[in-house]
Amino acid sequence: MENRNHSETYEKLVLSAEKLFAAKGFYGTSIRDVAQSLSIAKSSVLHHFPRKEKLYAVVLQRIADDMTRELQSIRSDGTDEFTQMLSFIALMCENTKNRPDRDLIILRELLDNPNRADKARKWYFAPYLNELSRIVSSGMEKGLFKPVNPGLFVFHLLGAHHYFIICLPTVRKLFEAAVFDRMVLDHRRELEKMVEDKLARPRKPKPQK
Amino acid sequence: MENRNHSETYEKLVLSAEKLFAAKGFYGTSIRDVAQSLSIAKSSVLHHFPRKEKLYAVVLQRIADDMTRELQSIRSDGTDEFTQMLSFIALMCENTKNRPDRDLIILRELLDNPNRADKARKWYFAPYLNELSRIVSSGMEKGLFKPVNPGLFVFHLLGAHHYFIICLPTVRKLFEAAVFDRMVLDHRRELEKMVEDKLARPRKPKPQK
DNA sequence: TTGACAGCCTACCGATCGTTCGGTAGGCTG
DNA sequence: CAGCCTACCGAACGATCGGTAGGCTGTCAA
Repeated sequence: MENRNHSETYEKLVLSAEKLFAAKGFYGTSIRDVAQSLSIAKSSVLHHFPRKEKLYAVVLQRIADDMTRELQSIRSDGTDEFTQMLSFIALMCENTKNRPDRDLIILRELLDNPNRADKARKWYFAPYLNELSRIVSSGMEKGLFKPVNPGLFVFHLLGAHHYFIICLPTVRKLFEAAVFDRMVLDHRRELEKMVEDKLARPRKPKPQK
Repeated sequence: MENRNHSETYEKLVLSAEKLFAAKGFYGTSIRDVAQSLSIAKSSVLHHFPRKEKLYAVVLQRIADDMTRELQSIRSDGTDEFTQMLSFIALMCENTKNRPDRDLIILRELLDNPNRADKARKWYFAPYLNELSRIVSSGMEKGLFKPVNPGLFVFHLLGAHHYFIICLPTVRKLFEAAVFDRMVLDHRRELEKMVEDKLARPRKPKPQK
């Protein structure tokens, strides 16, 4: 369904466009830029993607699909929900390290999406948020988690991570190197603690009020 | 120093540009758009702001100044640091309600700033982050707060808020109205709890291990 | 052998971009 | 009245935008 074997150039275009859209956004990236990054003619880009919007859509769709797939594989790995949440944090941090552009694009899309009312836009990351919320809901239903608002918790967790990541390049200039390094190291532990504090029940489930 | 009495049009331009930059970003907003929003000629905009970059800079500077000033007034209001953190959350939520555009611009600037290396960019919000971190540091030094990484805590707090706010328009479409309303209501309480759980020491400082 | 098609190209289009320029209207100052 | 100022305007600049038209080349099935 998804994996019709596209040409090599097609694949390169998607990857290169991902970088460019991440760096300068939809409006700030021109088809010319994308073409130049692969040293091909502009109209060759338009051969593969009839409109700029279409290229952007494919980039988004691919990111959302990858992320959702990874999350589904965690959710069906047989472990308990608490472990799954920790796996998710590990996955998220790993993805940030390997594909930093993707975090930027997601944030940009969050900002731009509401304003593209002209052409009815779809929200590519809904399945991803759904999967993630479901882990929390499931953990609550089993009594493994404290009662929280699942959607809200997910947003706060994602927010804490994404925001920090996006601030990194700027923060680097504001703090001394040692302080900066320490912040990066502490970051993941802090996310894990957020899951622990907010979700995990005390070790011995005493039926206290 | 700051308040040279600018013309009425100048002030209107800054306000209107704030809205437009928030909605479509720096690249997505044209000088024509700004001019049209006030029904004046494009060249009139350029009379007040010789370059587009300059207009953008004034918008940013004004936001940063306002926010820093408000924060300073909290920091010098004589209350303890815990109360100050709660005042800050109240202020932040109030500002989001009154000037939602500003949250969007800050996020956009975080995304765009690292990529504007061409013209040496300054970071307008450094004083703001500094003020906020200082409240946390001060609380820690007095033994009022648990030991945390002040910068990191501040980022996680701001991240949880801003991210949620920016997701709101999109989230509205994903959840039922009742669930959505509940999330908005819970949001501020959740931020306050974040301060309480992460910073506040237990009421009776028993020297437990 | 032929023809369809994918892939890529050059050349070009109208629209819009940020910016410059010359000029006008009106308000102060001397 | 001259001289100078701010505020504003329309016209036009060169550059770049997204997108179109049409031609060349190679592959591969009929």
